[in-house]
Amino acid sequence: MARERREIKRIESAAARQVTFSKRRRGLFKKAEELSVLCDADVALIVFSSTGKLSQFASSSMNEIIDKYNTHSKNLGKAEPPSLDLNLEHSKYASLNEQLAEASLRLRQMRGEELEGLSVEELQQLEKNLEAGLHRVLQTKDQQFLEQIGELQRKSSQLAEENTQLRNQVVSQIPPSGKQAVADTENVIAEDGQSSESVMTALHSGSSQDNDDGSDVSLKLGLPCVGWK
Amino acid sequence: MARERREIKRIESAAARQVTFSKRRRGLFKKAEELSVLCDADVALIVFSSTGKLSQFASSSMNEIIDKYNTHSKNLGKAEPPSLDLNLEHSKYASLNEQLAEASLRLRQMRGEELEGLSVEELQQLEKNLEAGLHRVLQTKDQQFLEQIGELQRKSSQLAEENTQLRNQVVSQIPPSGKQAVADTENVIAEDGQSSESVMTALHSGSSQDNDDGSDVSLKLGLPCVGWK
DNA sequence: AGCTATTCATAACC
DNA sequence: TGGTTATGAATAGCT
Repeated sequence: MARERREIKRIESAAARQVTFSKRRRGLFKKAEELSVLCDADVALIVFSSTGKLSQFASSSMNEIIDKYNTHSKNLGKAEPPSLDLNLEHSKYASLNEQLAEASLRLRQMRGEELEGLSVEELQQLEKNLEAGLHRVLQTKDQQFLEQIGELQRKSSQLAEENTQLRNQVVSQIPPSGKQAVADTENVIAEDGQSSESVMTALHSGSSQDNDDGSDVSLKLGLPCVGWK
Repeated sequence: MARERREIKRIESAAARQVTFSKRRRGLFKKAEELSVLCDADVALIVFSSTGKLSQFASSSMNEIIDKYNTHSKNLGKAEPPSLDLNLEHSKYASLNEQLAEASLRLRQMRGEELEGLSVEELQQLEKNLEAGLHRVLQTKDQQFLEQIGELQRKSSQLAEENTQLRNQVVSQIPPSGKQAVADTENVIAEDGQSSESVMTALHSGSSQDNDDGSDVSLKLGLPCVGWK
């Protein structure tokens, strides 16, 4: 809403996140109060920052509103002070169970199970969701591959340069004299081969984002680098 | 914030108050969600309209946030009866909450969200699951279409037979005499066309009980076909 | 409910 | 954290 539109997605920079949090929190609380005043509504707003700090607003009493919320959302029947807590607990439990059952069912349906009761429209919606999810997953995977390739290329260039320097060093230290020189050259070549392998090793364990269980992937990616030197 | 500034004071007109409530409530909830997403904050918003209707938003679980709020409040000095219960509850329902959070995460990930922390292997597994799920969904959808087609064919045959009988009946009742016969034939053809439409109606409602009304319903049946990618 | 003219909130910058 | 400004959003008053 300012110089440039900002995508609604977690702000990675902690500093920027903190600044935005302060500003937007103020705006949010202002809006909450305005709504309560203008429309005579009962509003409760609880905010925990990412660092765990609490801010709150309540048009009346926070506890009162929370009680009212509990009563509304859980108890459509009786509200007895003595058994209220029990009812609430039971209802909470039931609600959680319901939510869990719902989530599980949706998960199973996304895995293609329990589709019997679904209409064609619901199946089409499911299909759409699956395609969208698959698309995003593929994009993310591709991105990770590209990152790994980039990392590999950096390492490779670095080692190639290092290798050139080593080669020059070796050549300059040994006076060129017949068979001796030939042997040295072979030796250099052997070192070169080892360096190529260390490229793969460095890629594998090097990046902080690399997981150890990605070994086979790194190996797959590493294969082309044999031909890169 | 529009045509003219509005003083922040209770709106007297009930109608205007209701309209403003709807609009501003939507805005407030949007802002609340944006804050929670952008700044990784835990936000709970409870709104009771002046007519007592409840609306709520919680970035995670409302109960969880209220529990957290109660804990914070208690630490600031207040001693509340519910807090003990809530603590007990928390330990009681921790497992359920965890399962729900896990299921929700997996659902979001299947929808292609929150993929940041996943390894390439996990992404590949997700991809595999999505493809398998999509495959089963498509199979189920196809099966339903085939069933509908089968149903349609049965109805069609039945009506064709019925039509033949009617045609024979008409021909036998009217003595074959020049122009009269021609008119009768046209009449029979018209009836045939109507029967075809009722076939589609029966298909759409899916049941074995076919109603003769619903000529417009048979039009609707055609629409989904447009969207059948 | 949908449409502007306005005011408001705020992202980027200091 | 607080202030400034250009700009995107929210929304008040109508229809």
